[in-house]
Amino acid sequence: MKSLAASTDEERAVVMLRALANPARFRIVRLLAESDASVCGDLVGRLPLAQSTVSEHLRVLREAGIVQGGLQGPASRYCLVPDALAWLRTQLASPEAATLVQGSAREGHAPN
Amino acid sequence: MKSLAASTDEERAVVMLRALANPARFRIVRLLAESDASVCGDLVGRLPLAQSTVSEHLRVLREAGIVQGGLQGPASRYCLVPDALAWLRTQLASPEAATLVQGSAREGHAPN
DNA sequence: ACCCGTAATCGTAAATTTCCGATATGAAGT
DNA sequence: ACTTCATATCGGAAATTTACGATTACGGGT
Repeated sequence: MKSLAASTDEERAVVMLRALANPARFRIVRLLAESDASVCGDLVGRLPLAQSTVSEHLRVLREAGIVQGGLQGPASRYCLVPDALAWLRTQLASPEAATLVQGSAREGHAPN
Repeated sequence: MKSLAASTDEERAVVMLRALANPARFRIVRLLAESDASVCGDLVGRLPLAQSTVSEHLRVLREAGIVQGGLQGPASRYCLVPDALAWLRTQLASPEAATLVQGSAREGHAPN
């Protein structure tokens, strides 16, 4: 993969798409969308994956700016970053449309 | 990766997301969105990639149902599948919203 | 029938992803 | 301080992806 990146928006969109382009992670996002927030353990219970794997997926989603949360008390809570998916949807629209909404649904990006 | 697939929609969404989750392919999609249709050679000219690589990317996009076209005359034309990205956007919305529009923006899927 | 330009496919090396078990870290309770 | 429970990180094996050059196949002209 060369430079190839035309804009930072495009780069960010690809990062988010990569994060979503995995059955387990896509499923996690949906589970988080259903319930405002979830404890990691709940997710492990709902997925046919090891705890370490789920934790890793959550890390990827967090680094992509799709999910936020982490250790809070003895457990850890995760939830969707409010407008992350909305922003990605605009990027998926025709480029002109995406440009029109440019800067509207932004929200700081990944806190890392 | 286990079974993990909850629905065929989810599966299809992940396939499309994987196709888009690559800088070169994302760029190709945008190039195709700008101009109704493009000859493969034009795309090769606009990307820092070998012809065989671009062709392969087009194959992936076609198999994902995002792009349609192929050999037509001596060259080959490609264009976006009309409502493919629109459908994916609905899948990216909150699950309830996606369910509401279920079956509206469908269009046959990949012609291979 | 033969070439020529274009695109698709093949083989393959390098990089990345995915998953797990094992281990480390965090926060609370005893 | 120590134990416990839940989560994160590490190390590594297997699978997948990405990219390329080389080759093959397609369509139109000559």
